[in-house]
Amino acid sequence: MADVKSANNPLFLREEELRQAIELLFFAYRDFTAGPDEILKEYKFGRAHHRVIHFVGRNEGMTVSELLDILRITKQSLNRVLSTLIDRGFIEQQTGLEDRRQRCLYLTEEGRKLEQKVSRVQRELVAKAFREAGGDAVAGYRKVLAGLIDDASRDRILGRIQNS
Amino acid sequence: MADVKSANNPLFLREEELRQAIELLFFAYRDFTAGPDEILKEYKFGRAHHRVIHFVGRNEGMTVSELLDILRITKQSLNRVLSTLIDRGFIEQQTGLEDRRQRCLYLTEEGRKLEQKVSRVQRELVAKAFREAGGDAVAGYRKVLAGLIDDASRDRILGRIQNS
DNA sequence: AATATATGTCAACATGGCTGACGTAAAATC
DNA sequence: GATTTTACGTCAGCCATGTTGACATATATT
Repeated sequence: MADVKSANNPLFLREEELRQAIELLFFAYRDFTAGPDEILKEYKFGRAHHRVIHFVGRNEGMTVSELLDILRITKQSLNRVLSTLIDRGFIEQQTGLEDRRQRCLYLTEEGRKLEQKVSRVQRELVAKAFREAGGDAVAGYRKVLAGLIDDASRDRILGRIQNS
Repeated sequence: MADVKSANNPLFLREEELRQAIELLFFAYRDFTAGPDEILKEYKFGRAHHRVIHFVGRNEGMTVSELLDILRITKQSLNRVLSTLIDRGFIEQQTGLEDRRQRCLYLTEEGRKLEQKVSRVQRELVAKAFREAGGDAVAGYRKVLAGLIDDASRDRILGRIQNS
C-alpha cells in the first residue's frame, strides 16, 4: 500500500533515497559545526577562523597559498581572518627558508590550546557516532564521503588522510 | 617504523583517525554544495534560497515555523530569502485551513523546475559516490551521519528520512 | 634586466546571519 | 467578551565572511 510508488517505479525509490542522503548530510553538517561555533563565539571568532586554525594545526609550516588552495577563498578573505589570528597571537608566520617570499604558518602555544579545545568537542561527537555505528559503518562513511570529493582534489586530500 | 607512534600510543591513532574523519566531512560538504551553488548563481540565489526550496519541495504545505525549526535561523533571516522567492514566483503561500494564522508554503511550477534542476546535480553526485562505494558503505554512511545529528532532532529527522 | 610569483592591502560591494522593536490577525484562555 | 498568546511580517541596523578590482613589495626565475 504504502510502497505502491516504489514497487511500481524503482526510480522513485532511488530518487527518494538520494534526497534522503542529501538531507542527512545537511543535518549532520549543521550539528557537526554547532559545537565549535559556540566555543569560538567566546573568542569572537567564527567558522572562518576555525578553519584556518584547524588546517594550520594539521599542516604546521604550510604556506599561505597552500591554505588558500584548501579553503577555496580569495586571499583578501583569508587575510581578514588570518591577520586577526596573527594580531591576537594564535598564529605566527615565518619567512620560508628556501623561498623567502613564502610565509609559513604555525600555531602559537595559545593557538594550539584553542585548536585542542575546539577540536575536542568535534572529535568527541565523531567518536560517539563512530562508536555507535561500528567499524564497518565507519569504513563505509569514509568511502562515501571520499566519493563526494571533487575528482581534482580527492587524491591530494586522501593522500594526507590516508590512515590505517 | 612509520607506525611507531600508533603502535606505542593507540590514543594517537584514535585522535588522528578522528581528525581525518572531520576533514573528510569538511571537504565532502564543500564539494557537495559546489554544484548547486553554481546553478543558483545564475538566478542570483544563494545557499539560503536553495535550502528553502529544498525543504519546501520535500514538505509541501509546511508552515513558516516548521521551516524555521529546520533551518535554525531567525524569522528575519528567513524572511529575506523567502520573500524574494515569493516575489519572484518560486514559492507560494496559502493561509492555513485549520489555523488561519499559518502560512503554508508550496513550490510553484517554476519553483519545482528549479528544485529539480538544482537537486539533480546533487543527486547525481551522491549517486556516483553511492555506486562507487557499494551498498554496505551506504548503510555505514547513513549510520554515522545519523549519529552526528543532535540528539534532540535526530528522531524527528530520521522519521522523515526513514526509507526502505 | 625583465618577468613571474607569493604575499599584503585598500576599497567597495553582496549575502546571509544576528538583535531589537513594533504591528496585525487569529487562536486560545480566563 | 476581554485578554493574552501565537504565527507571521517588517523596519532598521550590525556583523561575519565571501566577492572583485587595483595596486604595492619582495623575492625568484628566466
